[in-house]
Amino acid sequence: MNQTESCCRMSVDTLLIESAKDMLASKEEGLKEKAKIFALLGNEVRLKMMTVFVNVDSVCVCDLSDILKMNQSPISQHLRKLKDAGLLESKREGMTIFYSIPSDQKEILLSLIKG
Amino acid sequence: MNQTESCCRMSVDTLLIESAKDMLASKEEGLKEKAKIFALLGNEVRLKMMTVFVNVDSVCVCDLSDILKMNQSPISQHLRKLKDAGLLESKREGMTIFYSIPSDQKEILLSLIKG
DNA sequence: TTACTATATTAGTATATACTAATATAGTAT
DNA sequence: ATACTATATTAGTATATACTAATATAGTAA
Repeated sequence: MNQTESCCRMSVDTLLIESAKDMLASKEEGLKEKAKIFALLGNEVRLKMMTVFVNVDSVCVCDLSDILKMNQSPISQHLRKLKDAGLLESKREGMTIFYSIPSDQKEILLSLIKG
Repeated sequence: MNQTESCCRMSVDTLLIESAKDMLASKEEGLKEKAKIFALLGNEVRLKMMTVFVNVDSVCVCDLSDILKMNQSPISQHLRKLKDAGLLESKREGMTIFYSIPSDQKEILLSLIKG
């Protein structure tokens, strides 16, 4: 069966269905982007990371590793994903690399994480 | 290597690290719960579903199937997950089963999805 | 009863995810 | 140069996820 199947209610709610389709279509891009962010925050380790960044501003990799009680490798891998998505940025100071939330993302993340 | 590894900054920021650990520990339960919700909304199909429910109140399975242009089986499977998490509830009317957002979840979901 | 409809569930599979372990990179210090 | 430190990346693996296809359930209607 494919998506052309429809129940008896089809004829009744055609308008509702069409408007829902239109709404989703108009939000397609935004929803894709949001889903990506949600998926990133849907991992407990990453959510903890971002919770730390929301509260502490700038943290280096090894401190995160300590705070989260995890090896450095998975920490770096998670940071990479968050950075690739634009939810984090990094700044080198000598050998140490500090991650933080870019200013343009702070409001969004605060509302998602604090709220 | 295990989590006892630490960088040269350890001694400098012990307080910051400890307070971050404490904060995470105090939020442990809430973060776990939030991560679950984010993970659910992190799937594009489910995010679309919840976006529909936020806007349309009550929708049946086959209408959703139509709106999302997907077979009924994966739709039911996603609905099951959302219902298991308490993000949706269902009500039977004859053969048709309507899903909707429980009133105690509306505010949270609206803030996550609309915002 | 039988046939039909809407939804749910299950089994199987393909892909994605998150880790471990090992190695690479790049800065610092001698 | 060599040795060391902080971080990044890669390969491999185990588990989770999201689908398809098939079947089960439960209400409706004849």
